[in-house]
Amino acid sequence: MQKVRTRIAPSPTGDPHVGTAYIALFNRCFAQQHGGEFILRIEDTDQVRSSAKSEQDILNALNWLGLSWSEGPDIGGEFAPYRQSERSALYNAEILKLLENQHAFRCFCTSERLQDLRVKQMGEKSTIGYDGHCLQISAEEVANKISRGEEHVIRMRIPEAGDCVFNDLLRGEIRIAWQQIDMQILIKSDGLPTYHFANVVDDHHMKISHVIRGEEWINSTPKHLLLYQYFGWEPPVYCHMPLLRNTDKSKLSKRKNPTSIGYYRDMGYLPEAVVNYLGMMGWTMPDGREKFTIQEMTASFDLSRVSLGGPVFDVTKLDWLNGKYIRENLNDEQFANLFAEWAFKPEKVARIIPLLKERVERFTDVAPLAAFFFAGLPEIDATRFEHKKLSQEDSRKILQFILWQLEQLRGFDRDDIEAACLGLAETLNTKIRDLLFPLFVAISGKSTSTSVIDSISILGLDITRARVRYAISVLGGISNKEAKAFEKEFRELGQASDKQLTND
RNA sequence: GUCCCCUUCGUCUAGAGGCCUAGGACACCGGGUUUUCAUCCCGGCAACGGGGGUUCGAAACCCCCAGGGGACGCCA
Repeated sequence: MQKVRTRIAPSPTGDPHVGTAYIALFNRCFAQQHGGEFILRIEDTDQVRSSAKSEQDILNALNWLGLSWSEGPDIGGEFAPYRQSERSALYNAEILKLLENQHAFRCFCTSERLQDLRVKQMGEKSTIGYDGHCLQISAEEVANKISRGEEHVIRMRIPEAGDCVFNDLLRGEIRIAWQQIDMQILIKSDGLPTYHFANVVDDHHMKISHVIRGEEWINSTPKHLLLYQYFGWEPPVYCHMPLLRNTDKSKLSKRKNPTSIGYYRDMGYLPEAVVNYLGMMGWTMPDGREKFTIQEMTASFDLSRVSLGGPVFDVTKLDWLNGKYIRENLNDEQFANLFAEWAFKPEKVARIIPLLKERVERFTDVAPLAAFFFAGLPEIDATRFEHKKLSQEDSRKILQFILWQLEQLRGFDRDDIEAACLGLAETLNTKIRDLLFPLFVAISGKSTSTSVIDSISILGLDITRARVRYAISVLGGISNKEAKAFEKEFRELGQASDKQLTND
């Protein structure tokens, strides 16, 4: 039998997501249980959104959780490079085969035309997808357009009739009509491959035997399978895991839950507990044990024990588990070491000291003043936000606007944050002093504290987001109606483009 | 709108036709231990979405419905 090889293929376009860790965990357990390999590949074909920092954060986060891999961009391996941006030559060579066989074609349609088409199809009741417009263009015409340097993409052809039937390891037979499948773009006009193309090409060349991924990919599996068929390659076994959910059952999102692995690290969870908790999402040990290590999970792993209902990521149970780990797994010395390592990172302390020094008269003043740097959520209620000029709604709005503003920052230095706050104060025509007041309370729990801008920079976005959101909820929360109004206003202030706010 | 996936306590889940009066865990409530609190221990509350089949027997198998979720990007 073919050697088992699985992979996690994150896209470095944001914070390291617990969903990534979740899928990585199952891939790793499955591979190791079969004596195979678990590898990491970076899917950075989105030139605009990918960043080196995000890639590094993701690697750090997975390593922190102990989800190590045996091949990857950081350690190399037989099938290097493991970063898609470095594999263009391969994609270029492979797409040529498809073009030659007429399995793919060049498309010169403008995004405006495609947008109109989509709107029209929405209006009718038909399936949304490309209408095959450029399929009509003759070979000479295509050659002409190319010689003229016209911008274009490459799409794959899709059978006009019939069904794609495939087997999912957990769900059994899945049948999707080809008419439902769009003529997927394989190569973008910037010459880089889309996910669908790069993913299939790499999985084949990296000899991936089992693709264990989120349920969100079920509908695009036919495209992937068709590519394997076009190339004459043997496809992998597919297995679609349930999606982690918010409390309201929607797909786990940053808006409704802390999704960044960094958040859990900064909040003082133990990596073993977080991984254990993820292992309990949709899976159970055969003997029903709830506390188990990743090694124990691997040893008893059985993919068929995955249950398919989307598990709600409920921090309450994680809290209980983490407490159990702290009590049962750490002796006093280990606790002391881990705590010190977590709390007193030299670079963090070095930044906090100057802020404290100018405000204390005795060392006994330090702890009360600095406590919020080491705490989770502050103990606050609505009365804490009472202000002569700001109503509760004003405060909610300011906090939400600041949060949106912070989430768009590329850097997180005090100057970046200060600029963002000053800019917002100006566009809102509010004094910076008033604007910052609710932020002081949200972050430090008090209206007087060390510089809130420096503090935010030190605490980081994950913790800041959690506290600002908590403050908003303490202030009564934002209703759907209010949220819409806020978004509209924020956009009109020219603070965000259309997509930025809704993106996760 | 079109298609796909899913459905057991509030939450994570056990359950592979009789062991199910549906089990465990978190949360919650009550009690005990503890100088308080927490921990720890004991107890309690609480679920098979609905309707049809199949079967001697259905939480489990089939069908329909409903509900939830996902996908429909030159994002992944």
